[in-house]
Amino acid sequence: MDGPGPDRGGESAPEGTQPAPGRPPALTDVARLVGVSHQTVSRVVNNHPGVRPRTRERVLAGLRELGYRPNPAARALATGRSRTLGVLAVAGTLYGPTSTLYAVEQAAREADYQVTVVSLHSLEPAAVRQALGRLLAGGIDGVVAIAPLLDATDALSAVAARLPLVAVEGRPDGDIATVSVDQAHGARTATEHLLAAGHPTVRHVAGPSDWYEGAGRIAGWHAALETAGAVVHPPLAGDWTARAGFAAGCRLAREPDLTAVFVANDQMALGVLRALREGGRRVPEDVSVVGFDDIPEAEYFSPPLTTLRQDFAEVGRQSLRSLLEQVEAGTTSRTPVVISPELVLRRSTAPPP
Amino acid sequence: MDGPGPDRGGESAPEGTQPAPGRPPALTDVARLVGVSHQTVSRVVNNHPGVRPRTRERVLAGLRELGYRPNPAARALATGRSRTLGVLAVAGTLYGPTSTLYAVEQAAREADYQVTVVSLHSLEPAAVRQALGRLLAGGIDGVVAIAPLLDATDALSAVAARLPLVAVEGRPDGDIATVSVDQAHGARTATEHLLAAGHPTVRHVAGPSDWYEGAGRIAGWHAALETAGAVVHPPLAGDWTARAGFAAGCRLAREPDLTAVFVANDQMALGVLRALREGGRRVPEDVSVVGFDDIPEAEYFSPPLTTLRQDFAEVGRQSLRSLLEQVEAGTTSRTPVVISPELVLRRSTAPPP
DNA sequence: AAAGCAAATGTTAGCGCTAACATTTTGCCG
DNA sequence: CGGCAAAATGTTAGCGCTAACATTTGCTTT
Repeated sequence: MDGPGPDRGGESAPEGTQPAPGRPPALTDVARLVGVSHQTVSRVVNNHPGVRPRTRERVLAGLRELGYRPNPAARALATGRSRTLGVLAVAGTLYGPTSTLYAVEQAAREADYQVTVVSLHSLEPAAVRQALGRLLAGGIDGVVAIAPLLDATDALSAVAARLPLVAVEGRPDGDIATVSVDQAHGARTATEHLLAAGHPTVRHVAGPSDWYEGAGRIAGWHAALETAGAVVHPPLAGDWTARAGFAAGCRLAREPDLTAVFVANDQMALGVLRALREGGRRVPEDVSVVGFDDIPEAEYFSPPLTTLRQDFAEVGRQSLRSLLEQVEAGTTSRTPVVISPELVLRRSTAPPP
Repeated sequence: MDGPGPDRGGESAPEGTQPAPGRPPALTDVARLVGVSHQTVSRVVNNHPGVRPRTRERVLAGLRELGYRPNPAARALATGRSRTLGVLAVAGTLYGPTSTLYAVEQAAREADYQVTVVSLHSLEPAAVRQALGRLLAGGIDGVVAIAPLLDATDALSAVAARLPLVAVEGRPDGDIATVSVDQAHGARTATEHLLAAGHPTVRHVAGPSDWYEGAGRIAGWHAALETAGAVVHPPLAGDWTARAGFAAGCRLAREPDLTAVFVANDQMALGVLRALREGGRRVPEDVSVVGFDDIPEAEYFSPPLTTLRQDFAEVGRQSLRSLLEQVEAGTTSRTPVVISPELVLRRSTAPPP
């Protein structure tokens, strides 16, 4: 037989225009119908110049009549480009990675690229490497890695050597292009906001320190305290979940001189809020709390949470811009893009009692 | 010139084994290196039988030496299959759709399929149609549509006529394969739980009624009340957001005889919780609240939320199973798969005061 | 009106792979 | 140890498309 695909209807027609074989129409089918060469049809489909308007019209009619759709595999094979980008995403319901994923997809769509997603259910280096391998095997033009792990950098560099790649929320130094939010700046803003309200010092419920965001927020918080000459208590380690926030909050609730907490993300802040309430500490009268992310629910916590908003849509857009620059121009401009978060004041912060 | 791709290094080598041309190795390169035909190499790569162990070994060595990776575009062109599935997903941070997306991706990965995502930022029928069009143009073997809109059914049917398709959370009747959670059953369970605790009736903060889930939860709640002969107040309309929940909660907080609320999802329940507290109603002492979804944060609401857990991982797995059945076997078993949610008891419900 | 030229269109080859069929080995039997 | 089937391998063609080059057409110029 001649290749695959649905069986074509009985090839009985004598010679002329076949009556629609049982497979999707190809360029040649349109060409035959219109009476031009398949190349001319290709030119029309791809908007190439040098087709007479009259011809173009006839071809367009044929295209429409047959319901022609270009075969992406054939295109990719002929051009060496698939117009498909890969996104490496951390699975789960963390606000940041999810929002970034959709933002990237939207930006890609606008640039007429498809997006194939590989999600990461574990952050083991081996799992990251395997996921990147899948991407590499996928016939992709470039990769957006939403890989907030600090030590994923090596694996990413290896991929970046073979393929355009942008790391979102990766360490901005190194030899790969990155787009990230200025975590330290945000954390400093949060801490300074609390110090300015009169709190003697600020405690920190941290994210995992092997995440770029976690480390950056710790650093910013620490720097702000140092600058102000405030006491630096060791941060409480968390893992971004409300559960961890609750656990940390329970410990904090036992400390009598506690007046202000900077929590590394909003989901943990929810847990902290409940722990403080159950520990008999009112927010914000007794203790002030600041989160990070501005998830849509933060405004409806009890009390509404003061937090730092990150513009993930912008992160997505910038990532794509940077990636397509590499894909299309071949340039390798690895200027790190940094986006600043914005403090959103709500009711969870007040001067100390 | 002969096609595209990165420029091959200077073609100066006399005749023998070329010194790695500047493009990724293809089957023929391995074949030449090993001294067999490209077809034999293909057989080894695809684990076809009928290759002598000795030959297979030599080919495998060549494959490894050259770092061969199959070209998916060429494969797709030759076989008519891309081993890529499309997922239509509602963008945003709703727990259900996001969890389902990742679950589908994981299941697809296990079946050795790639997943390309098209996200929906608007639920206008036109937007849905356009998104499906993109999918159709993407050279995909099948579609998982996480499209909870009731009136998307027509657009889906149109696609299903050309391509294997599974609708997740779509109306289980109709001519397309669906996988869904038994929303009405869950809602009935929630309502009955409250009635059994002694509440005379239960109010409902609903999701959008043009969503399958929204409608199903309204129906189940309604049925339970009718069965029990309880008063049926009109449901309060919401849009799944905490903001809408808060608004509804504010109205409910003004009703003196309110003792129990069934909220159509956890995020809205968060808003209801805050509204009730601000309205001076204690939960669960004065008013009981039940949510739906069991998002990871629900356990850390104040108070921890009684809710219905949906097994999205199972939904993802079943969707993929059903889809691959269509893709691979060609069967079109459109038996709707229904998964039951499970009541998770926490501290937001109690007998009426 | 013939020549010349640019614009429009056609022809050919090849992207890397798989399927089908053709050919060569092998092992094994009488 | 020739011969023969089965196993192993090779050859050919074609998937649908684009790029490069070849040819034709339509138009201007003198």
